[in-house]
Amino acid sequence: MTKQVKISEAVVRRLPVYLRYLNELSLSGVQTVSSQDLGEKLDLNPAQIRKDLAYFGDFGRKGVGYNVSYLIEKIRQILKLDRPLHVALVGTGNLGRALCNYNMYLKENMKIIAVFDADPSKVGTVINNLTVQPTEELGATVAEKDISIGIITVPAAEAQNVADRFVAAGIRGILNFAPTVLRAPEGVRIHQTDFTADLLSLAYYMNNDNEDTTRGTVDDEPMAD
Amino acid sequence: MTKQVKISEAVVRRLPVYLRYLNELSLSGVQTVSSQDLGEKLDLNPAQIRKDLAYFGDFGRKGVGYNVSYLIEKIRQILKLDRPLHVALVGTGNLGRALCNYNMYLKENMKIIAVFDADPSKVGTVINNLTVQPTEELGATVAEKDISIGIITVPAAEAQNVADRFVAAGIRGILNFAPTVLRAPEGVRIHQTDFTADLLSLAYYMNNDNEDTTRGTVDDEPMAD
DNA sequence: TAGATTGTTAATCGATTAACAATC
DNA sequence: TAGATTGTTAATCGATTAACAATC
Repeated sequence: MTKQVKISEAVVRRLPVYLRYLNELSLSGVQTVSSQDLGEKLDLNPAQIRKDLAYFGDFGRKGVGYNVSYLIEKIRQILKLDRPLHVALVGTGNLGRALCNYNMYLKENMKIIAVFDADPSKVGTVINNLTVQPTEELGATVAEKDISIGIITVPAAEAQNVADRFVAAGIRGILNFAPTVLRAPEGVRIHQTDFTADLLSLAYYMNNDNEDTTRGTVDDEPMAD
Repeated sequence: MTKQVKISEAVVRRLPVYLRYLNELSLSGVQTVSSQDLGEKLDLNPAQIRKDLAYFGDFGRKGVGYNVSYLIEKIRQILKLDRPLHVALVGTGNLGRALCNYNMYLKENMKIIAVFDADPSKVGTVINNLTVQPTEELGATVAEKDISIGIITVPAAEAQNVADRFVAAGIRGILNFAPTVLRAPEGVRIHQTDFTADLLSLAYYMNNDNEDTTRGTVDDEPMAD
């Protein structure tokens, strides 16, 4: 029954969304849920949900649905959230501090355990029980504390530099909040959280009487040079 | 030449990424750029870039490439960033304050001009020159100040409630940072910035010796009930 | 048994990429 | 003219959805 199919990024990206809602259901005491229910709540096609889950195993029961706590357990296994995952964060500006104070990860065994900043005036300050370290210590601390994921919340101009440091330190995954495209060698995964792009692209849909904007909407004069 | 083709969300989402890099090029004094150059820098297929841009007009010149400042102008027109866009933000926690202090939007005519919080102890405080207002005033202020985009940075449990208020106030687009799926009627666009999902999905790729995880990786015992 | 819902195949839809004539 | 690069068509690839037999 073990099919060798590559799991697409889109599928993996939906798993945490399922997990989050299942946790809610569990807290409300709901014991069973159908793909229909999930689909309605999460605005997804039920067939897609069944297909996503079926990549990893037969978690449901025909005619019944999915056992909520069993499915939670399985998704946490799939995402490898059933064991501790250490995270480091670089850049203690507003956003960096916001993330340090965010506690969602805790429940999922994911925890920011080291914080860095290049600014000497920030070094030594304390954020949510963590003392800010100088960026120079990044490599040593990552190795020492078995850190596998890095979060980048520095200005765009410094982001690639920090990413390179993370890569050199042997990190396996990077979540980048800086508004710039980062490059890393094979084997290091980069997730881009580009909310400026999310926000600016929203503008496109504003005051759009003709919902389908086409070539006609922009006047194409000959190119100025 | 006006083809009636619907522009996909993926295409629109890439436009701000192009715009950002073009602005960089412009600052460096670069006057012309090819889809090849753009593709290398942004990690995208050159053909895709040419196709994206061609949806909106003939912006390039064969054998030469794209004029940087002309393309900037055109993309800003397409995204409707050539005119002021007023934004309101609800939720002045760490993340909300981080966004208020973020100034990227300014350059693009997009500006947070009103901030709200349900917590009376936050009301009246000042963030980046904006006085925090009680959430009750949201409807009136949105109408009064011609606000078309709303940003939600409240806890998940309150997010839908805030979204409903925004919708009732006549807002056209919402950028949601709360880790929950929001619903809105047709005509109101919701962009989800789910960085907890981005982070948790990153875990999937950690310590993955077999890069393609399949049914085999998770032990499928019979379902417990 | 009758009703419900899964897992999975096949059909559809959409997005990306390759290739190349047009042309600067 | 020769070299470069666009705009666009056709080919490919991948993801979503519909449909349904299996079965609880």
